[in-house]
Amino acid sequence: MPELPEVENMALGLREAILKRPINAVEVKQPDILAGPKRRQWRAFMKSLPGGQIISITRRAKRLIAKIDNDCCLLFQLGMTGRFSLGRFDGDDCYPLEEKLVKHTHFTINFTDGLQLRFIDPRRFGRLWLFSDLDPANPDPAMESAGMGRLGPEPFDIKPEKFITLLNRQRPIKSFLLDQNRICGLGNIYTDESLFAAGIHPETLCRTVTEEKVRRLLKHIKSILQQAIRFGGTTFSDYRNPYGDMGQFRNRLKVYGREDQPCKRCQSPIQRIQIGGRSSHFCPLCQNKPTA
DNA sequence: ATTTCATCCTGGAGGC
DNA sequence: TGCCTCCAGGATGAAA
Repeated sequence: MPELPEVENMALGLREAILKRPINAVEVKQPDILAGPKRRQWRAFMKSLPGGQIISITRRAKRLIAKIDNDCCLLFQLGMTGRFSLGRFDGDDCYPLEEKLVKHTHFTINFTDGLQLRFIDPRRFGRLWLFSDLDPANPDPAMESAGMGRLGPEPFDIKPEKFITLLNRQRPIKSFLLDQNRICGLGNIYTDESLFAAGIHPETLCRTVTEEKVRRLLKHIKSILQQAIRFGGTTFSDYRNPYGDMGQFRNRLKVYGREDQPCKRCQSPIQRIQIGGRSSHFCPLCQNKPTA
């Protein structure tokens, strides 16, 4: 469920808390989350870590990248339920973690002053990659295996003309928007919300959407993501920021998770259907069913 | 080349 | 209360 706005908020929170703080050690509690390079590279990495520090934290798509001053990067792929929690390994937790989450803490970074960053992921769809960051012109193959090269553009970087070109395909627009290799960052919540805002039925085939509506859709995608970032993201069940706070965008959702409830614009009941194996929430009146 | 689909995983919900 | 089944969805890799 972490989509672009949630990951952006995680990055924000982590930047405030852990940048430039000397690292004591990292602990891997659940090795299955480690992806990418071989075990011995991980071992070497962990050996080189004490005394190092994180020098930048950035977001790409729904992934978070922590750059460390030993020329390595950690790439967190959060999957469904991956998140971070700040605390202290010396007891006296500042942001106490629910007891049931303790066993889902798979990776921690302990800082010399006692602060601890925990990576938590009950459903374990999340992955942690390691790659070296020596030469930008010659990227680490581990980045490729993490699928970074295939990712589509960031929504905020897309120009309307580009978006029109991208949409020239025979495929339901819902599936297109979820496809991270076409446009990245959107998940089930924000695709449904964007399509509602633009008045487009999720089953509409991309290339049948009028140019005017494509432009409108792009504007709504950007503004909804922006608003969701401002409100701290959406918490449905699992998402929390690193301090344990819920996102506040949930009560501004118009369609996602509102099956059978009245449309906020026209009062007709919101419907839910499956498209490409994913549920899609929409208003049957505000989002006209495509003719075909 | 492009798109669809099963798969991974756990907790929570609903049925009986 | 307990047991069972089903469902949620991000990303992947195989199949169509």
